[in-house]
Amino acid sequence: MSKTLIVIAGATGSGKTDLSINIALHYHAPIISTDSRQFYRGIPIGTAQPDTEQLQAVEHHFIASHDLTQDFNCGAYEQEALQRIEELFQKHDFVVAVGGSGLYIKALCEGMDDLPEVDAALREQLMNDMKQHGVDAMAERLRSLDPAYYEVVDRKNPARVLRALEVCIGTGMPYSSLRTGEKRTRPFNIIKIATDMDRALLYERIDRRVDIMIEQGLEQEARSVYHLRKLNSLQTVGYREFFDYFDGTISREEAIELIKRNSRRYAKRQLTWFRRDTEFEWFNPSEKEKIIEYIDAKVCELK
RNA sequence: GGUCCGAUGGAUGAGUGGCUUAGUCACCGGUCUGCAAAACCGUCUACAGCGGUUCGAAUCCGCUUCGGACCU
Repeated sequence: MSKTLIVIAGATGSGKTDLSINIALHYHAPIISTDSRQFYRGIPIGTAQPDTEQLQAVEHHFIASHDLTQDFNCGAYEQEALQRIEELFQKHDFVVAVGGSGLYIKALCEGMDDLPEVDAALREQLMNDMKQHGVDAMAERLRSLDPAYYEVVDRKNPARVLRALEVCIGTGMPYSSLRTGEKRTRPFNIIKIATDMDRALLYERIDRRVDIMIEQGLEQEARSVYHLRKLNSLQTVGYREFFDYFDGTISREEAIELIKRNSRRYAKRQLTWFRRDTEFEWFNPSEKEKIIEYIDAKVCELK
């Protein structure tokens, strides 16, 4: 029998976790997280990691598996996750992948181009340059190194310009010449499910969930990692806002309001991302039976 | 009953006759191959209502409605 990866995506707070447990139990599948924050240790509340009961109900992978100080990215994730999935498929016919990080899901399902690691010092240097000279100047620099990419990049976006520059300089080749954008084929079938619900309801759920996180002790959790605030892993909704509060920049109430707002914004961006991927089939998270029917039908079709 | 002040887009808030889509925030839409819960982009043309003045009014005048303050 062929192996199947059931991908469950959706906006934050849209019911992915509960659904994934149900689906995993139904298919006797382990779960692998595709969430770019849940695999860090020490921040279970703010990242809404599955709770103890859920973790006991189903075998989970990539939950609290990495240290906050670890430099992790979608490329490394692709390698590690792929390997783990292969191992899991030796004992299981199904694996459920849940999470809301679009790029990580893409990396897992379609793969990333093989680009060499960029020297950390170079990256830092470029970031300093960016700070000093601004995006426009850096974009100009990119124009001379990779005119083709210059034409298509979002030149206002420091992150994009920087990445292209670091690859150009790091490899001595134009970034665009190294990007193939090829979709890898995986040795297993992939079925993509996305959860959605009425927008107003989703926002209500998000707001409520933030309140619950506060009750569970998000503030204390944020306090415990405050000294690590510069880490990329903590450039995360729920922590940055509290860090600002600890700094005295904003009030506690403001911090909480901002966490809600930023979570809503994040949810919207996630929806935008998943909408673009037409392989997703959308469901209300409560439609468990319908989802299983869909998966079963899809499995037959793919066999 | 009288006097005065105010009424601008979802919120806030400029703008006192003739390119102001002011700005900000929210909402909404979007971008996306290595920091992605990140980073970035776009849209949202309103001036309480009616009438008048004027070549032209959010901006001036009158009335109406609503809100606030004060007076008797």
